[in-house]
Amino acid sequence: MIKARLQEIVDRCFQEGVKREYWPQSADDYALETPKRQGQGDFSTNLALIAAGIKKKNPREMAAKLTGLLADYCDITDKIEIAGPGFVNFFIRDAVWQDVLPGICQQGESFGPPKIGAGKRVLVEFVSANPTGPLSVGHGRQAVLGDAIARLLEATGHEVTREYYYNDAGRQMRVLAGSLRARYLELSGIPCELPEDGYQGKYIYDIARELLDEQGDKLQGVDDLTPFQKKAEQAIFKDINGTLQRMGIHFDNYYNEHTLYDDGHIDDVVARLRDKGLVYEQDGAVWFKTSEFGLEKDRVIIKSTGEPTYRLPDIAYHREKFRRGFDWMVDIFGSDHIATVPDVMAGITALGLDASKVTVVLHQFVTLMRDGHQVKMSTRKATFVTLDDLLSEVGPDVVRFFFLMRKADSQLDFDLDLATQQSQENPVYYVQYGHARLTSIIRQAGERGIDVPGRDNTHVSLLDQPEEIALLRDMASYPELVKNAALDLAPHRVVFYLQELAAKFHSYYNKHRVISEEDLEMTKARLQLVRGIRIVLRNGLNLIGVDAPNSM
RNA sequence: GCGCCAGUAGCUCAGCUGGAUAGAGCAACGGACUUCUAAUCCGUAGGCCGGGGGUUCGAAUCCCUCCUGGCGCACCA
Repeated sequence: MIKARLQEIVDRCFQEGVKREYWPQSADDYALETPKRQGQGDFSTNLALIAAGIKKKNPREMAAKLTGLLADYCDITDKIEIAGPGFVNFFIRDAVWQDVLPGICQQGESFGPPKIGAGKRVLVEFVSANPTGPLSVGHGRQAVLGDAIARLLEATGHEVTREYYYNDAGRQMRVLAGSLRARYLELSGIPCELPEDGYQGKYIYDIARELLDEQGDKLQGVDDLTPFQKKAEQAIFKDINGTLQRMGIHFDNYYNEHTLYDDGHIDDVVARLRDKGLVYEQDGAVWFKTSEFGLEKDRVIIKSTGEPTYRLPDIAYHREKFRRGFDWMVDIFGSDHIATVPDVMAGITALGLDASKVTVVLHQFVTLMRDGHQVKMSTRKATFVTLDDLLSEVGPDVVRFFFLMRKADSQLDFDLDLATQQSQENPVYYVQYGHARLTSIIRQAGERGIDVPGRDNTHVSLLDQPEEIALLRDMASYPELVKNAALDLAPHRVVFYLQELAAKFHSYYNKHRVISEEDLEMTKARLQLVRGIRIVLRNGLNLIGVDAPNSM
C-alpha cells in the first residue's frame, strides 16, 4: 500500500525527467524494491543506474537529478539519499507506517490484496486422479497446492472454479475391475489369481468385502466386469472424497472424460485438425503433426485399435475449457506429466486458441521418509502410505503447511518421523501459536476492561519502537505480497511471510510488554498493533487453508 | 542420447522481474520463565550460492559448457 504510493511518486518524477530530457522513456524498466539491509531505507530505486546505463553518464549524477525532482513531489519521506553505485534510497516517515494500522483494523477480514482479477473467470484443475485407488501423498501435495492457488486467486478477486477431471473408462479401470472380481471370488472361497498388473492394495479386499455383503454370491458366475467396475469406482470415489473433505478441499465440478466422447468433441477435434491438414494416417494409427509446432516428432492420437491416446481427450477437454468462457486456465500436474504439456499446448494452438491463457504448474515429487529411509510408493503395489494415513498421523493443518513450505518446482522430502513425533517443533504451530498469543492478549485486555482501538488513530504515534515500525512495515507489505504470490501462482511465499511475521511478533512480545497498568495510552496503542497483527496472521493462515486457533 | 526440474550453512530450504556486506528454520554451543501462553525469546558459530567460461556499472539470479540427483522421452494416463 505504501509502496504503491511511492511508486506513483517515482513514476511521476520519472516522466518529469523525460520531459526535461534527463533520461529517455526507454529507461522505464526501473524497479522500486525493498532493500535487504538496514540503513538502506525502506525502499530503493535503481532508476539512476538504468538511466545512466542508457545515456552513458555517471549514475550518481543521474541520481542527483532524480532526488532534485523528488524534493518537489515526495511528501511521505524523512530522507532521500543517494547510496552505493547510484541507488536512491527512501526513508519513510514513521507516521506514514503508523497510519497504516487503523486502516488494517477497519478492514479486518477484507484486508488483503487488490482485486486485480475482478471480472476474470479462472478454472483451476487439480488432483484429477482416476478412481483406481486411495489418494497418495503426491496427490496430497497437488490437492494442497491447487486449493491454495485457488484461494489466492479468489483473494485477488478472480472468479474461480475448482475442477476435478477424471476418466472412469479404459484399461486401468478394467484391470481394477478384474482385481476386485478376483478378491471377491477369493473371499467367496473360490481360489482366484489376481490379473496381470492387478492392483494389490488391501483396499481392494475392503471393497470386495462390501460387495460380498451387498450382493452375496450373486456375482460368482458373472464374467461381465461392469458390476465390479461400478462398485470399485463408487467405493473409491467415496474414499477420495472423504480424504479431500478431511483436508477441507472441495471441488465445484467433476468433469468426466466420457462426456467428451458422448458429446462428439473427440471426433470433432480430429475433424478440425484434419481440415487444417495437421493429421495423417500411418501404420493404422492417426497421427497429429506436433512437429509443425516445434516439437521433436509427431504423436499418435488414435491407436490402431481405434482407441484414442490420452492426448486427444486432453486437447478436447482444453477446448471445452475455452468454450466455457474462462479467461485463464490453470492446470496443476505432477512432474511425471511433463511430456503431455507440449502436446496439449500444440493442440490448443492448432485449434486456433490462445495457448497463453493456459498456465501449467508442475510440481515435483514428494519423497516420503520414514526411519531415515525413502518409502517407495506405487498405487498398484501394497507398499504405500496414503494421504489419509498421513492426515491421521499429523492432521490437515500440518499437511497443508508442509506441502506449501516448498515451491512447486522443488522436490519435497516429507519426513514422517519429524512430522509425527516432533510435531512440537513444527513451523505450523509456531505461526498458530503466534495467533493464539495475540488472541490471548486481547482477551486479557477485555478482562481488565481496556478497550482495543480499532479505526481511530489517536494512539498510533506512540508506536515508535524499531520493532513496532518493522512490524507495521511488514503488515503494510502484505497486500502486495499476496498479489504477487497469486499472479505467480506461488503460495509458498505466503507461508514464508507468515513465518517471518510470527517471528517478529514473538520477538516483540518477549521484549516489550503490551498491557501495562501504568501507561494506559501506550497499552492502547500496542493493543491496536496486536489487533492488526492478528488480522494479518489470521487472513494469511486462512489464505492457505490453515486454522488460526484462539488458544493452544 | 534428448527435454523439464533441482544443486545456496552439517540437514531441509527461501531469495519476486539481475542490484548494494548472502537469508531462515532445524541440528550444535551458551543464556532468559514470581511477568500479556517458554509450542516463546536472546546470543555464538557455521558459506569459492555444484565446477568452469561469458554478458555489464553489478550475477545465486541471464547465456554457453561440464558434473551430480529427480522426472519424463509409448499406438500407458
